Amino acid sequence: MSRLNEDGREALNSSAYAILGLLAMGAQSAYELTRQMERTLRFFWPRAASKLYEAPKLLASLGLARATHESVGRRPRTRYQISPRGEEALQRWLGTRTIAPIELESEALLRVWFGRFGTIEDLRNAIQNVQAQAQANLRWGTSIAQEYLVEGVPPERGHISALTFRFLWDFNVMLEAWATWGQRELSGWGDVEPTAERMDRAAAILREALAERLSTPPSERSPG
Amino acid sequence: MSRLNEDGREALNSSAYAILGLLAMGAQSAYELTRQMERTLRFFWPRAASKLYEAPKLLASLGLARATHESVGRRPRTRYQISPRGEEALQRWLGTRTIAPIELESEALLRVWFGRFGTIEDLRNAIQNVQAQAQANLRWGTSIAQEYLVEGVPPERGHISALTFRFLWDFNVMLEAWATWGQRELSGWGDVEPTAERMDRAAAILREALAERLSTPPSERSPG
DNA sequence: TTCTTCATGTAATTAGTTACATGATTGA
DNA sequence: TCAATCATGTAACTAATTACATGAAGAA
Repeated sequence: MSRLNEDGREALNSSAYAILGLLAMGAQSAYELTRQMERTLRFFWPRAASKLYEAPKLLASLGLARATHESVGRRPRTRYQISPRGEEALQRWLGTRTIAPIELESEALLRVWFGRFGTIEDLRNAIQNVQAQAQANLRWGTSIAQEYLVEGVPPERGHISALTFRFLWDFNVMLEAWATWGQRELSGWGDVEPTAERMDRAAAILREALAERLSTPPSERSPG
Repeated sequence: MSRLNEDGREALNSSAYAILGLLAMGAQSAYELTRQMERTLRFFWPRAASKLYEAPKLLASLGLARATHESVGRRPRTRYQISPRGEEALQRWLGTRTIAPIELESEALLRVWFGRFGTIEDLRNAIQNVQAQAQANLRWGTSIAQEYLVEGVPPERGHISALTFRFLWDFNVMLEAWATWGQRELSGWGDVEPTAERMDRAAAILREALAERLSTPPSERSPG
C-alpha cells in the first residue's frame, strides 16, 4: 500500500481509493464515511468501521486529502477534504484497465459444499440462511428505491446509482431464486445420502443449466 | 481462532473448517488442497495457496487431524488425515445455526459507483470487465458440466455439487446479464454527466426492478 | 540436457477485524 | 436526569497475501 508504482507515485490499494472516492463525493468526517459504508459500500466493498478512521490518515499523509482538526466539546474531530492531487489520483485510478475480479465469500455455500458430512437439517438451514439474507436485502433495496421514487433520485448521482442498484437487486433476486429452488430440490430428501436417484437428478440439473443458456440468445440476456 | 468457545473447545474460524472439510473429502497433501481450491472452493471461499500449507498444522496441533511426515527424494512432504475428533468437530460446526452472511467484493462495481469522477470509457471498461469474468466462469462451468455428463457425476458428491454448481452458474449468468444490460443502458452516453434525461431513466430503472418482483409470485422464482 | 510445470514449504509484509474507551446528544 | 444512541478514536490481535526459494518429474 505504501510502495511506489512505476510512475514514482504512491501505489494505493482499492480500499484507499474507495475512501478517496467517498471524500470526492463529499464525505468529511470518519463517521460520515461509516454512514456511507452502511448505506451502500458494504454491499460490494465491505470494511469495518475502524478502517474508516484509519484510512484517511494515509491519504492525508500523501497529500491526496487535507485534514483539519476541530473539536466538538472536549472531543477531537478531524475533517478531511480531497485535494486537487487527490482528484487526479482518483481519475488516474479509474483510468487503469486492470480490475480485480469479483470475489464471493459464502459460509452458507461452504456448508452446502460439505453438506454430506452433516444432517439434512443442517443443509436446509444453510440454504434457508441464504434466502433470509436475500429477502432482507431486497426489503432494504425496496425501501431505498421507494424513497428515491418519492423524493427523487440523487440529482448528481442517480444515473450511476441506478446501475449499481440494479446489480445488487439482481444479485439478491438470484440468491432468493436459488434458495427457493434448492429447498424444492431437497423437498423429498430425508437424509443427505448419495442415492442413485439423486445422481440422476444431479445430471439433469447440469443438463438444464447448459440447455437454458443455449436456448437464450445473448441479446435477450438482460434484466428488465 | 485459537480462543476457546463456551464448551471449552477450540473455536476455529470458517477457513479452518473449510480445510477440515477438504480433509474429510479425502485430500491429504497441502498440494491436493490447493487443487481443490483452484477447482471449486475458490468460487465461494477464495484463499491463497500458502494458507493451505499453514492451516492444516493448526488442525493437527488440536488433534483434529493426524500428520505424517514423508519425503519425496530430498524434499519433505506432510500427509494429513482427519481424525475421529476432527470428524466430530466438522459435524458440530455444520450443526451450528449462525452463518456469516454472503460477502461480495467487486472492484468493478466500486469503479462504477465512482464512475462520475472518471470518463465514460472507464465506466464501460468496468462493466466490460464484469462481463468478461462472467463469460470465462461460464465457459469453465460448461466444461465441468460436460465432463460430468460424459463421465458421470462424482458418485459420492454429485447430488451436493449440483446444488453449488447451480448457485455459481446462476450467479455468473446474472453477472453477464447485468453487464449486457448495463452496456445497453450506456449505449447513448457520450459522457458521465448527470442529465435530466438520465435521472428520469434512473427512476424508471428503479420502478422496473420493483415491478418485476411484484409481478413474479415467489413460487415461480426459481431457476430451471 | 534443458525447460517447464508440478510440488513443498517458509518468511516478510499488509490488511483487516474485534475489543475497548469515552464524550456528546437526544428523547423519555 | 438517566438511558440510549450518536460519534470519535486507539490498541491489540488475527487473518491473509505476496514474495521467495528450491527440489522433483516429465516433455522437447
